[in-house]
Amino acid sequence: MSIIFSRRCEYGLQAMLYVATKGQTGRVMTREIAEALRIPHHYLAKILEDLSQSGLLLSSKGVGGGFALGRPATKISLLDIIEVLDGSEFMENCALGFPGCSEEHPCPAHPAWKIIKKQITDSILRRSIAELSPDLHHKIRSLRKSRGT
Amino acid sequence: MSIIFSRRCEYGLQAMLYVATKGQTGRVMTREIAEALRIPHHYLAKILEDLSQSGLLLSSKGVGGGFALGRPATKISLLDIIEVLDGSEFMENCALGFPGCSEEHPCPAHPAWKIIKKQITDSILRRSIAELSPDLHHKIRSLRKSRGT
DNA sequence: GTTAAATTCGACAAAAAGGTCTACTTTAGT
DNA sequence: ACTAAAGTAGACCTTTTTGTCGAATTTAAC
Repeated sequence: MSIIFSRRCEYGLQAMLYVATKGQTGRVMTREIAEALRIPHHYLAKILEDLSQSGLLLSSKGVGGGFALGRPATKISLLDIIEVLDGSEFMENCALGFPGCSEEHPCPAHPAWKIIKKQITDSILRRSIAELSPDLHHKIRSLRKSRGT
Repeated sequence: MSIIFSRRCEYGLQAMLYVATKGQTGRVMTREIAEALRIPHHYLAKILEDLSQSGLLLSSKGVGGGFALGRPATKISLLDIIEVLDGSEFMENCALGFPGCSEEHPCPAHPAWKIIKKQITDSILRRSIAELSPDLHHKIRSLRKSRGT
């Protein structure tokens, strides 16, 4: 099971970080991303399509085509990606799953969760892929070693 | 979609908090919990069964039966419940979904997520249902008002 | 001991999420 | 123009999760 984000969204975050490692204008093919990150190729293709439609990626078809960042990596936060793929659920949903959890009708965990949510946002989600992508290289190498090419 | 915990686990957490509002020895029927919390009756029954088998709840069949806490409410944390219903996934899984994320092969969000995870554990998950259940009354009332009985 | 009320148990159905496949379109290069 | 390589698009399949149903079992109370 995935925590916090859907698998789709996790794949999208990983892929965007991967594209960011290629610099501002570098084009990357779906196949390369899928192989490097061990994500099902065709499934990833759809996720990239959504990211492309939202403007976070630019796509080009045909020979030599692929995906590039839609704007500077410093201007793309994880939250931007999450909003495209998972909407606002992380921000809105109750940690304990109570329906209609809000300031007026809080669940027992509401005050604490509100603080945590802000901390997650500040310490992870608001960070840009420019800032985070350099740390991806280690991970990519370890994935490559873990099985086959 | 649910965040952090599976729906099953969310229902289990809610139900345990509800039982705790009845005091140490109070018996509660599945039906009552299901109606108060708007959880599908039969689905909840299975969750309670699992909690019962784990010892967090005591069950008694027949007329006047129902569920009661398996030990003092002060000795049951949310984490105890989560372990029964979701296992150790919250503690082990990577926030960005990278496989094999660890201290040796960290993902870009690993250090920050490690801190957050500790904060979530300390500020929410280690708290007992004794501590949290009093705040459930508001929520129960608001649920009752929101639709029908 | 019969009955009614409760949990237990297993099979099944429905919905959501994840993933695959194939054909289409666009495009660079020749 | 032709070809090969890329993304685009939609139908479809599989798995997991959630939810339903009904019968079996236990038990308190009369």
